[in-house]
Amino acid sequence: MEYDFENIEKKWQEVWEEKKIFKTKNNFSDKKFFGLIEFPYPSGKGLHVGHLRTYIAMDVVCRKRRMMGYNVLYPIGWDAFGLPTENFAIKNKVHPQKVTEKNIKNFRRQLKSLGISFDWEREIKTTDPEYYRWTQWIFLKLFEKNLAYKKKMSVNWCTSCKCVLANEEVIGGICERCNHEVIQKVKSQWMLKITAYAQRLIDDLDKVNYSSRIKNQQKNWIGKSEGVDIFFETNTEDKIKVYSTRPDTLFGSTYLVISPEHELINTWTKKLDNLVEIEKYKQQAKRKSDFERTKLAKEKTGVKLGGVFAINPVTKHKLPIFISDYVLSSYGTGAIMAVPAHDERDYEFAKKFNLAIIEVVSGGNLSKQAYTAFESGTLVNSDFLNGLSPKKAKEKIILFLETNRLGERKTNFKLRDWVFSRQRYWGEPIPIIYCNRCGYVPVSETQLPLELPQIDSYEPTETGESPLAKISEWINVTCPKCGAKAKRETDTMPQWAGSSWYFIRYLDPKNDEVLANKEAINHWLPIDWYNGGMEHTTLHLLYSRFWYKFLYDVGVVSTDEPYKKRTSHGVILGENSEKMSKSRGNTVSPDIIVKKYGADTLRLYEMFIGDFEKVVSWQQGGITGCYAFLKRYVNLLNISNEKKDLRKELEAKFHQAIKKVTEDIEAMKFNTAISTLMSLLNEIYLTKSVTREEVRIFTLLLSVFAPHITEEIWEKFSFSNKLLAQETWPNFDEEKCKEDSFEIALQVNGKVRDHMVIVFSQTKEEILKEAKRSKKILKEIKSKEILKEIYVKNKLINIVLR
RNA sequence: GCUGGUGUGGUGGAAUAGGCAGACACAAGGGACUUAAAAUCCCUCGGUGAUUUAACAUCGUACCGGUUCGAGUCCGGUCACCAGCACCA
Repeated sequence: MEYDFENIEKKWQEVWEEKKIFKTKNNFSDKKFFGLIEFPYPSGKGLHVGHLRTYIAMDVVCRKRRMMGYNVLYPIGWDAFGLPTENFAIKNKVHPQKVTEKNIKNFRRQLKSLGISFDWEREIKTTDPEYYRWTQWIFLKLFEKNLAYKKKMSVNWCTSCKCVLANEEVIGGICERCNHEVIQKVKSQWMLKITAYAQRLIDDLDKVNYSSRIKNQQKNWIGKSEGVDIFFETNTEDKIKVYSTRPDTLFGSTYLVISPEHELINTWTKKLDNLVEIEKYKQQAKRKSDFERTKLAKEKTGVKLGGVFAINPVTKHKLPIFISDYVLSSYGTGAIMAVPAHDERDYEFAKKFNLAIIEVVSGGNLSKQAYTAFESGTLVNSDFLNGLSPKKAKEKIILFLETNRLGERKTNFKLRDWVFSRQRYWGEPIPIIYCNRCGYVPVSETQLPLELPQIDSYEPTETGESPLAKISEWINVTCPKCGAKAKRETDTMPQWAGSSWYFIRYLDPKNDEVLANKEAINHWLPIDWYNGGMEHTTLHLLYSRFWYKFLYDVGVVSTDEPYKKRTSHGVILGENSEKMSKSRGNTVSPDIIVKKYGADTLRLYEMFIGDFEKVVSWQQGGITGCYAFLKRYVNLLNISNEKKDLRKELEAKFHQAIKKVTEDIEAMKFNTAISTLMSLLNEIYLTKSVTREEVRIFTLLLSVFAPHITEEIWEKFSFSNKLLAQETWPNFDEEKCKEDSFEIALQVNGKVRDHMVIVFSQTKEEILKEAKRSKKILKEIKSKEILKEIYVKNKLINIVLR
């Protein structure tokens, strides 16, 4: 038989579709498996081979689970709101809706050409009003529980997108999406109080099976730290509250620093004798973008506040107060006690401004650098703390501060609340109405979905207002509460909104009464296995865990973590080992590979290319090996004999292969699962023939990787009238994995000198006796004294000589 | 700087739990078949040095040291690279 992949693949894709073979059963009693991949953003560029890794891997897992008797849910949808589509639409003067439809069509075609076993009847898209109705509904619930609030604040503003960004979307002062500079701008924004969930988002990581890489990144991002707020008296009636994780060094605090935005500066305008200088510094700090602050402004700057000072609560020394932009207004209290001897930044600042450096933890060399160790050193110059370790001193001073009402324990997080509004057209409208009398009033649930108005011009505005602000007939409404004239919120939600709960909609995508039927929710959630990219660890993964926990709190879902298990695939780089992107010109389209070698070869290669969790470079040459393997598999037709059973000489090999493939797929070691199948095929070819049972088992194992050609062979051999997805995954017998005889290594002093074939039943004594007859071993031991004889079962013996 | 991870042939990568390093492929070289090419099949393929009626010795998993009968794997140190965070007090 020729390997006519083009017709074979077309034929079976049609059969699967017609027989609805991958449709998830609406049956809540079977054992279930919910496999999830991150639903794609349908860009105009189409999919490249790097995108496919996750879909194929989860497809392999899901196909196997189906054969193991699970009712499998493997859904797909489109995360379709977003800036690239909107920008493309503006540039080409088409409606984003049309662009989206076109892109989805292309994505759908590409995914279907690969034979991924999605249940296409549950397809969803976030831009569908019947979908975003529920995104808006969740927002209203958040608003109702005071977890959505509007706040005038300094936000990240992308100069190119003309839009606000969340902290998570700013990478090193640069817009994550367009790589343009991000500046700070004061705007009134909708915020979600994700910080209220910070502790739970850390704690509950213990309940889930994520790789340590993911857990660590999430923990780092949330950034919990435990310390104490300390009150410093001043020569005014105001106290300064500082936050410190090292109160043990309080005796070494020689000055205070507050952030340029600190409100005490406004309170003190009359007392400050160098206000002009201070104001000038404040203006400078304000103009600096995040980019400048992080990349250029490592040199410490600041201004001493003239006319005011603080008192160190334990030494009673007068401490000067500075403003400096190395203290952030958004973290802690926006003020610090500087301990130059034991903090690098304070040290640098103190050196520059010639401030006192007092050692309070011995062990360092202060003429060179600050001594920041917490695990070692001893307290000195610290009165009642002298002689203690920093750890013990910390406990003691906190107790002292608390008893004397000079401070209180405090936990802080680096995580900030989620900036939730965007000044763009192509997103979910925020269902809030502003009334001069009643304030922010929610749109009634019965009015949802609040649809995006159809307009012709949706360019972002220079003023930073949403394009929706221009449509007076849309924004001018009456207040739902009092009936007075009122205005709609014109900002839209960020792209992360729709993807924060999408997996719940898959359970019941057509329901028009609730976001999903409760029975379905209870049956299918949590998700059994979610695979996606590392780049979403601090964005999508954190946001969706937050929303899920919220939905748990309001009784929509019955568990408090959405993903039982989360894994990440390594990125596939282009052949030049750079990230695949159109601008670099190194993308590889699946369409070309499918046309030349077929989907099965592409699928196989994607899984064979390397360690699933590691970054790999695409290598066009590597495909031919997988293609050749499939052709050799097809060729089994030509060497098959009519004998039925597994042949004795291959029995152990087959059982070992079943075991290995079964276990490797669960561990995501797809590459070694495939190499096992390659080896097994090589073994079969050595015998120059194959039995029906051997073809049957081999086909079942291979079918999850290469579903089309295996279906064809299955039919050619007429093993059954069922399709492979309806068949049973083969079992292995641990006993039958063992071979009757095998080779072990003979070592002398740990070096391999010879090999020997033994029979399974032989004892250590028998083996040793025989080993010592080996010429090469005899040569080594000669007349030397044997100290020890080690036998590692079925592996080796080692004779240790003096 | 901090946190996490990685380092194995010309290349991608294997190597349960400390037990024969280099599975499985790619590339390369040689051969068979062919008018030729493609396809297919067979052989070689870490370095060095022997041997060629014999298939042996020796080194080798970033580097230095340690534990062990035995280390790619464990421990200590060094270097390099990747990812995330980055003035978070």
